[in-house]
Order: sequence, then structure tokens, then C-alpha cells
Amino acid sequence: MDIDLPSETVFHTIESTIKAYRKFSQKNITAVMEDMTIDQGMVLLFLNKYPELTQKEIAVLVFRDNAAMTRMINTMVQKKYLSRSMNDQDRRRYKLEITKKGKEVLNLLPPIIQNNRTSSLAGITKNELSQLGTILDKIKSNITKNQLS
Amino acid sequence: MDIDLPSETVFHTIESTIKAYRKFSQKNITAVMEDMTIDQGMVLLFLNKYPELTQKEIAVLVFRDNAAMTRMINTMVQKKYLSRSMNDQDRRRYKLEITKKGKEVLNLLPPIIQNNRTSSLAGITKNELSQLGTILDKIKSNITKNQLS
DNA sequence: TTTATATAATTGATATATCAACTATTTTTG
DNA sequence: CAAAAATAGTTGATATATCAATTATATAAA
Repeated sequence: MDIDLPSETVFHTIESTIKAYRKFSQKNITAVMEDMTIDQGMVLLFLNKYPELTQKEIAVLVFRDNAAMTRMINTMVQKKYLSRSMNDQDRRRYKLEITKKGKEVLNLLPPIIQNNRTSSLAGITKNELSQLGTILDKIKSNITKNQLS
Repeated sequence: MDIDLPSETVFHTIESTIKAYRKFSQKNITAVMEDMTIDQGMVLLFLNKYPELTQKEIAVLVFRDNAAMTRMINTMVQKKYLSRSMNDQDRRRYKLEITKKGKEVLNLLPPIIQNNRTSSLAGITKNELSQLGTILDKIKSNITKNQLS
């Protein structure tokens, strides 16, 4: 059976776009914050907005599983961006708190992230952006439907 | 500075789409080929079509760097999907050959991959597909332009 | 034709991804 | 309530990602 090479499919384009964005974004972050990764930065942004998030909930937001999250947060605690303490309401969970060092990151990061986004989307109309979202959502929903069967 | 949470951006949608596709695709591949990964499968597809590819060229096609490629091919050689031998024309390169076991994969995989693609893209028009490609290419070219400066 | 530069691949260090098995707690339910 | 099920998180095993430094070979330039 003959099929298109992966490099000729839209999935390849999707993947190369997000990888390019991640690399670009990481480069700009590294320039001002030596040991900060995109994903660690996202964790800080989410926790800043919703301080009650559990590791599991954060994992969903950044597309990782529990195990990956445990290790990522270990690293962030070790690097002093976060502190972990007991949650007395539910002792299966942790309370995650952003440290002073973490808060400094939250001052530096947003302008850079904003710039990453706007420069990547330069010249793309609101309409195109919404089409993009709509089509991708269709693909995702096709996949979700198929996952169940 | 207040910015949108990552989960509210189109980059999040792009990432979640490709991750969902990868997971879906991997599940279907695993069902017929226990220890075959998507990326290893892609390497086989590319090598099958272009037997002269170097590790470096394959790396570009599957969005990895040389180091990752070296290790991935080590694994594939160890699992007997590929064999590595000297290239006498240029002794910096290897000649990569698909083994019998690798060729069996090449019989099993294409129908599954084809099905992954078509079921993920069900209901999406040719026009939408080309819009998707166009918009993503715009984003990529914005990023490439910025990378240079 | 030597020296410099470029290229292909490897290795070490560190971070991460994924699955499955596991612990420690709730929460549900019979 | 006690047993069963669900939930949050951890750990081990294995694969992978990335950067920087290194080796070996090939090509270009002085």
C-alpha cells in the first residue's frame, strides 16, 4: 500500500509549526531567564491565576501526565520557583506556592510571551485565526470520537 | 502585565491537536505492532522511499536533532528494524538498511496510518485543509523571519 | 598541498514522556 | 460502618530531547 509520506501531510505542518513556535519562544525566554523553560513558565502562569490547582490539573493544562508533572514540579521546587506543602483539607494533594524567585519570573515573562505570540501571528486576520481554531477543533473532535470506539 | 493564559491561545489548540493525533495514532500502531513507535515508523517510511538518506536528513524530516537521531537509530538497530553499515563513498555517513523485520512493519503500517489520517480529517473539506496549511505556513514564516534578527 | 572550514555522527549531562505498578488517602456503596 | 472503588501523587523502566563538546572525515581556500 502506498501512502503519502508523513512530510506531505497536514499533520507534519501542524507539528513543524508548533515546534518552531516552541523553539522560538524558548530562545526568547532563555535570553532573559537562564534556566527557565517554556513549560515551567506556563506552570507559573497557571498557578498564579489559579493558586488552588493540583498537580493533576496542571498536568492537563500543559498536556502532560501525572508522572511527568511530579518530576517537573520536583525540578521547580529544587530550583526554588515553587514550594510544596501539605494540603490539610485533602492529604492526597499538595499545596503549591510560588516563591519570591517564582514571582520575579512572573514579572519578566509575560511581556516576552506576549511578544512571542504577537510576532508569530503578525499579518494573520481575526478571521483566519478563528478558522484555524475551528478546523483544529474539528480534527480533535474526530479523534476523540474515534478514541471511544 | 496581564496576558492570556496559554490555554486560551491558538498555540494551545495547535499543540493539543497534534498531541491528540499522536496519541491516537500510537494507540492504533501499538495494537498491531507491540514495540513500534510512530517516529520509528516514520523513519522506516522515509528510508523506504529514499534509501540514501543520512541520519541527519532523516532528523530534519522527523523534527529531531542529530543527537536524538543517533539514539533513535541505535534503538532501531538494536530492535532489528535497521542495520547500519559503512558508506564507502563518504565515511562520515552510514548506510542504513531496512531489515526483513523492518520490511514486515512496512507492510503492516501503511493501512493503519492511512486510516489514522482519514478518520482524523473526516468531514474537513479540501478547502479547509488548504486554509489550514496556508495559515500555519504564515505562522511558521513569521517565526523564521524573527529568528534571523 | 597544507591549513582552515564544513559536515556527519557520537557522547555526556540534564530534563522530559510514557506506561504500569504502587502508596496513601478519600469517597462511595452495599 | 466496612469493603470496594476512586483519586492524587510517586517511582521504576525505557525512550526521547536538547545543548555543548568531541571525533572523524571531507571539502574549500590560501
